[in-house]
Amino acid sequence: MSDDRTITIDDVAKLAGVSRATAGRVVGNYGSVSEKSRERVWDAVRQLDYQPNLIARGLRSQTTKTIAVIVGSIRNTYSTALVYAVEKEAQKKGYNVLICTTHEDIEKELKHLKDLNSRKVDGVILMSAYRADANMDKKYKEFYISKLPIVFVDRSIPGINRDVIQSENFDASYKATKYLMDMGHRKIGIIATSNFSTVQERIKGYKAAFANAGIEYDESLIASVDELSDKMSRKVCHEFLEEHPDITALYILNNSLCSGVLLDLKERQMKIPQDISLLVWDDEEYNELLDITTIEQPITEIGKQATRRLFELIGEPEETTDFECKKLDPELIIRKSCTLPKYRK
Amino acid sequence: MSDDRTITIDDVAKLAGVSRATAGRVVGNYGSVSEKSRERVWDAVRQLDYQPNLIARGLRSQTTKTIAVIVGSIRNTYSTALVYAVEKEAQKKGYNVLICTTHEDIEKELKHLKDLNSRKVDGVILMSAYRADANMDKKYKEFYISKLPIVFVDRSIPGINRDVIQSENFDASYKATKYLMDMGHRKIGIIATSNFSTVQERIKGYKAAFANAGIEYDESLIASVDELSDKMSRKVCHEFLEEHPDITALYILNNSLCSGVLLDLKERQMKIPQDISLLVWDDEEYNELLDITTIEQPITEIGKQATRRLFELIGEPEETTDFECKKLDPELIIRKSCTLPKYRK
DNA sequence: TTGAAAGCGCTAACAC
DNA sequence: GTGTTAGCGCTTTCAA
Repeated sequence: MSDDRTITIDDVAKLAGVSRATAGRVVGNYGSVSEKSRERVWDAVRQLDYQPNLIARGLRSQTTKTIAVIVGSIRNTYSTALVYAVEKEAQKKGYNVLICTTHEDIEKELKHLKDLNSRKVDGVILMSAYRADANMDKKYKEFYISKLPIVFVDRSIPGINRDVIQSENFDASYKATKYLMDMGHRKIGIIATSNFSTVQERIKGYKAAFANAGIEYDESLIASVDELSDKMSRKVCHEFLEEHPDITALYILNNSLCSGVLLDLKERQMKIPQDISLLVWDDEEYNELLDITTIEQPITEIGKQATRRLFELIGEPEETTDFECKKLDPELIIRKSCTLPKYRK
Repeated sequence: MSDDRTITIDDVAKLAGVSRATAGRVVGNYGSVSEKSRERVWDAVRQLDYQPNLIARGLRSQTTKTIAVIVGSIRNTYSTALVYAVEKEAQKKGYNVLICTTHEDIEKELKHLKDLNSRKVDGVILMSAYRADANMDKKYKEFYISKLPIVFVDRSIPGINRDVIQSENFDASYKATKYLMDMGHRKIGIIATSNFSTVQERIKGYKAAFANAGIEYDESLIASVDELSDKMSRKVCHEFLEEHPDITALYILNNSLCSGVLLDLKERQMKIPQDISLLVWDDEEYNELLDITTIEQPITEIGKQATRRLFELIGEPEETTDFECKKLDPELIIRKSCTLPKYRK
């Protein structure tokens, strides 16, 4: 149509016969303008099909109306449910959401954090890739406590005093283990992921259940899968069961390990629950179909509360000294994958 | 530490004892500077922990080193695999990826496109929510052919002459249908999603297979699920099978419909493939476990090629008049969910 | 309620 | 190789 130059607020102002400032006030919806000016400006906007340049606005106003959510992977129903909840909540406030993935690599996480800071996002929801056994570089640590508002979700970092919203992992794990023990299971094999804070808490709950029942547990009954792929979890499961054929129940600490485990069980022609009981963290679309007993985390609620908290932080000009650590209760959904151990029957 | 003011390139320049321009050249890695200056600037950067302001850089350079990928949902293995492939490719070029979801709502798609334009992303990978039966507002249409580089993926919009990378849906659907027909199936029920271009092509392939065999097909054997949820696909499947108890094979055009269908089949205690055959588009983690025969699309390759093409478009200053429409071949993965129809045995 | 002017932090153009 | 200057498009004083 007209010429190719990008249309700016000045063009709008000129056409509307007002100053740039007034046009800006109308489009940006701030300050006060007369009804008449407002109309004329909107008319001009429509006529020119003016699109405000958010980059320029961001530079000037020092706020981008964007938050970020950092998760390990986008190919995981749990993370994905979190992202979904965050987006939903953010949309209500008119914020955009930037999704970042770490592939559970803490270096990538820090890179993202740095980049997001440079991009001037207003805040971050962080499901950290930090592992309990990692040594946290001092410089990194400083980063987590910078001025950028952050709400931790699911996983926390010891020594970093910032808001955390997560599941009550210890209790839920205690109850789940007790549920299996009450059925008579003693050889309960754990298949875990890397050493995230959540995993630690769940293992503590497991151990506490044993301790409380006055039964010794076998430290070798804990297997770890470092790479979250079907192939890897299948392999780990395979070796684990080879080494410990006396295991009567499998307690899987992460849904993304489940299909690999099931594939190995299928190969061995082991039936669930006749040959082995199965209990899994996080509900999956297929868990209902396969009748798998599950610990379901309130991830939608976690995402919602985390986002709300983040907006509180963004709202406050000064950094607040006090922080919350909220724990929400998961729910044990009993289906049909757990029964008495074989030898008991 | 020092005072709270944000650190800019001017601070770095001052500390390094060079001009702002030189400092900028070092940090932004452009132009030429002496080794000596370079060192001094980097020293200053480290000392001050300077983080460049990407907003300012974007405003000035008119490029954000960011592309966006728009998909229907983030809770779908197919979309998610696409996003993954795009991210991987973008990372190589040092680009960031903004993930946007439309929930298959064309209005949301346009809103995103507008916003991304305002945000000055450098380009967009678009899995459009456009449905064949929608009437495309002229103004919308103009948007798709704007200056913003876009590469369509998976789904195309008729009349929009831009690059498209997608599966060869017609052929693959033809082959899959023929595979079932060769087994003796005549009552093949389709469970489809909304009327996306891909769905249309797949149905055409299905019809062609019938036509080619000189067999009439029954138009009522096509069911549509408008809302992609387990609950909904389960319900549609239920009513569909009630109405057509003579169906011997189910041909599901989208993986996210599958678990709902399986749930209904389970409720009816119908065994696969003894009671009914099943063939599904898109591979899922659980398809291998459940031995479901699948049409696997080369989504990773699609994402890769689309991203590369997008970078080509971004590279070229003028809008190219010619566009590509590339079609990649899906693969039929034969497992055990299809067999002879019951009456044949 | 409005307009003029300043300036957010950076890079590009141009001179030296 | 380096510095000076202008200005990306907007919002925000400040004064009228």
